[in-house]
Amino acid sequence: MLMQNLGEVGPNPPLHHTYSIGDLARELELTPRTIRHYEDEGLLKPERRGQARIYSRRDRARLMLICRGKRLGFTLADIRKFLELYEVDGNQVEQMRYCLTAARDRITVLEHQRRDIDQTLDELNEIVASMKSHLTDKAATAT
Amino acid sequence: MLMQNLGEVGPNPPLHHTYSIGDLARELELTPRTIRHYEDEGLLKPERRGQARIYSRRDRARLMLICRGKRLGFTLADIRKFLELYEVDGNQVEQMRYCLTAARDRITVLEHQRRDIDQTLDELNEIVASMKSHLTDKAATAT
DNA sequence: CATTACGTTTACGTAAACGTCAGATTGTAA
DNA sequence: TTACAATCTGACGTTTACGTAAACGTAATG
Repeated sequence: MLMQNLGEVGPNPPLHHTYSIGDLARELELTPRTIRHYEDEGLLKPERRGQARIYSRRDRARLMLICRGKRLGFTLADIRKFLELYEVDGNQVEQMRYCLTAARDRITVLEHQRRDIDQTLDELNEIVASMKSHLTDKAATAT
Repeated sequence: MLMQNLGEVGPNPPLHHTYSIGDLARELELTPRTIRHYEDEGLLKPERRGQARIYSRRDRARLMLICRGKRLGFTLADIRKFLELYEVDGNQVEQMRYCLTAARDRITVLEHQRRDIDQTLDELNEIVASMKSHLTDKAATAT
């Protein structure tokens, strides 16, 4: 329910579309080993046909969330707790209170990261501007 | 020159203020071991009085940049290259061109991170809102 | 002068996140 | 039916970023 907006948006979302581990590896630029590792760590539980893993679109959405978490520098343990926030299905109130706290904690961290990024971007842009002017100076002089 | 705004801003900036490794560890919530490790990796080169490390305000500013890089999920190797961007002193044009490219690459990464964060924040805030309403429902019913 | 607090080097340990094999299996295409 | 590509399960290796312990130096203090 909370995941409804994480699937594909394009036309004709095939109702029972599934993915092999190689499909997802190619699409998300991971190795199959990496995806299996995430499963070892409890971040994914795809179905099986025999031994082979069959990933649903929901699994794929989870995997995309995992990638985002990684890009933001979180550990797999962080991301696992994080993913639980997206799994509030038929939960008890107590667990929801916990999730609420966890979500707010994470928001705090992310907002800090955002400030860090903004500050860094400002500084880098200053450096780039200063370097560009230096370079055009040199070019003008050299010509 | 480019670092001019990274020092302290308060009144009376003591002209030759220095810090011990313990000072910086306390202030930045690192362990001395960690700071020595950054030196091993070539991120810091403090002066010595005998064997003891003496950190200048410039060193402290670098260390704060290192911490920010870590919060943003970069590796120490990344951060080392990154720090070189702040060291454009009497550089050759060729090296500046390289720095320019590096800075732009980093800006791209950071802007991606920013989008990731914004998206995640939106989703988390939705979850929090949804949980809050659920909880107040329950509370109203329970009372 | 012995203690206490801080600093040093050297070196091995460790947790996280995979990489990289080997060897077996399974599904599909010729 | 054979062959090949993709998958599987261990299991050990590797890198990063420190932790931790040993053994020692230095400086202030009661």
